[in-house]
Amino acid sequence: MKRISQREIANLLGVNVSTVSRALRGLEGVSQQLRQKIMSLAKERGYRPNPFAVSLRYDTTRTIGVVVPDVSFSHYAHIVKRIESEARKVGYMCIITDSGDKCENEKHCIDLLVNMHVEGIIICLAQDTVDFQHIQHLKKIHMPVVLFDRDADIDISSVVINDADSAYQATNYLIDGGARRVAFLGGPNKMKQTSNRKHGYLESLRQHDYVIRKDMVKCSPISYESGFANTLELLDQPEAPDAIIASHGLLAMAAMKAIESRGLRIPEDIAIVGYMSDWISEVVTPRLSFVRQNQKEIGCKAFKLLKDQLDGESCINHVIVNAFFEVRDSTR
Amino acid sequence: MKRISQREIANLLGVNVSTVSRALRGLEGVSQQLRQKIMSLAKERGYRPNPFAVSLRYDTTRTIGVVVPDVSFSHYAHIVKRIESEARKVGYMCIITDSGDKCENEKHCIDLLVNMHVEGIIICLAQDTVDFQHIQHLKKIHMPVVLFDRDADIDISSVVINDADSAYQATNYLIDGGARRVAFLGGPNKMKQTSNRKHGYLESLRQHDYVIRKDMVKCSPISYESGFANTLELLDQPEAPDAIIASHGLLAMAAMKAIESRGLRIPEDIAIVGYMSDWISEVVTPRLSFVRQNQKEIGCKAFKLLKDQLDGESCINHVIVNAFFEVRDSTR
DNA sequence: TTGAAAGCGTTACCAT
DNA sequence: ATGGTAACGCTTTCAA
Repeated sequence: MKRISQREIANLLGVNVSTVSRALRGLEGVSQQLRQKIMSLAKERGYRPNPFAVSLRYDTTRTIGVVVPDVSFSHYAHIVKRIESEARKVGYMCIITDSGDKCENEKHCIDLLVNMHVEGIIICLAQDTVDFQHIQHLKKIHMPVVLFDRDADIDISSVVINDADSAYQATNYLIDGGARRVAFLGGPNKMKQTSNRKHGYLESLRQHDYVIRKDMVKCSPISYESGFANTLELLDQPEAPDAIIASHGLLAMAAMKAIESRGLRIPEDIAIVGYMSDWISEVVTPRLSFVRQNQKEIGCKAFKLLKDQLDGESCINHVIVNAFFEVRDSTR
Repeated sequence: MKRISQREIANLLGVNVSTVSRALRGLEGVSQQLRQKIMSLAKERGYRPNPFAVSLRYDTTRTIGVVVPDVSFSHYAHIVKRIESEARKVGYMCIITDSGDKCENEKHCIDLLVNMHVEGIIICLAQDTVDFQHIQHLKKIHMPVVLFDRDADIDISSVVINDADSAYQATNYLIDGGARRVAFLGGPNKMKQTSNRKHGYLESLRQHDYVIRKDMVKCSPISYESGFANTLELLDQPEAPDAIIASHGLLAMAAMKAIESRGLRIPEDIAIVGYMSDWISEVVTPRLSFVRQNQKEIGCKAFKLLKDQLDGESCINHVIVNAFFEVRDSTR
């Protein structure tokens, strides 16, 4: 009851494999009678083409790879899910890998994928990826690549949100709501995503003639712990902020918990805005005012850009998916 | 600058492929000199064995498949992440597929994986999977299979938590805390997971000599909407429950929101316990008393059971991972 | 309409 | 120590 091959079918029927091959794929040049016999035997024995033989023959695997910092993080999980479903629609399989948000690991993941002969790779860079040689190497070997969520100043197609603008909107809202001291919680300074969001924040401060205070900006590697510690530092200084904008979901959650731990109320004592998945924003209390990112669209677009490259288009595309600031209960 | 094969190396060096093959794998029978030359050329040109050729040769793919109801659901995302990392440790790749919690789709996913010649499959059944022919077919073709989270009464290795017992513990706690009418929110009755958890719940009621009321038990397909609607029904009846046990994360969230929408307080007016990921339990307000499931252990064990089968062990194993009820702020 | 053979990249076996 | 060759499953080209 094991898998049957074309050769076996051919032998069983006393014909040649090439005839079987043609029949199975519905090509011309097989008599109706023979075709019937072949098809029914194939069906009966559950024939499936061996994808490895096919891959070997065509040097095409119909497989793409995805690298994310953390598959279990809601934001990425949703994007990955969409990439997978888009890919499947057009017959591509996905290999999902998790870099643990470490550049070192990211390199391994990419290596693995290249080894597997994936036809293209979609990547969200690790937060400590500051050198892009491994990415550019992919270009050298003509591997189609798309970056998403976190990109870099290199010549590679990418899908990101309007980082600066969304932070600008959020900060405007906080200031217009009466905030006097708005703090910014971000990832590593070298991360383009962080610096873009920070620029939006600073731009808003400038336009409102606010003094820009260094002690209101805390950027460090993204983790719950760092977010918590940084928020406490903010809260414990003489002139504490009355609003915080957290540029990552983990940081937003950590900030809320830190605020709670100091016995402060949101939004009465301090307002907060996060870049957060809508699902979580809704379930926390108070519901978090947040920058809504359309993960489905991000995933969709990322795959589309990759597909374009798979189909032979060679131009670099940078897609901006618009994210909008949405007001909930954590701001006034 | 494209990939180089053994044959090309052989030609470049004027030797035979079989020699190259031996050298590359560190086998005997190649002179030091030649080996050096081969190795350095291979390194220089970035030689990688073609996994498809290898698979074809050995009929072994070093790949396993995973089927989950929803990869973007935190609980599954964490389990999948662990399965993937365990698999990678021993050189296996993972193909993750998403059934959308639909049996129909689950069949497609399995089909796809079989097609890909994965060496084994780890599955969390869809909630509407009541017929297990497609699973048993896998057994027939000698495909190693492990079920997790939701299993079935079929002869297949599985990893689940102590469903009945954990529900029993949770219900006990609610009753001991003074609850008079404890309601149960579950998935489809035909789902073994639901019926097991319900049994634990009923057992506790019985032991406390509580009347078992049918209007306190709402079982229907799992979704946020159904959970919300069912909770409202519970709340709106003359004798509303003063405690709810929700046997799925989605149902727990929906119940909290429904309770909030009726202006009731948790836990003062009504207590609630959920089967929930610890991360979410902590961020909601009030923090949710929940049954803590060790996703890492579930993922680990699931892969281990599969690995045993891959390594030729043929016995069926049913592993129970202990989950414990933990008290937070949603119960008194 | 059907068959034969080469080739994809690798490995195993046998011959030199 | 090295070479030659068949085989894995499939497709393609050419010949019958």
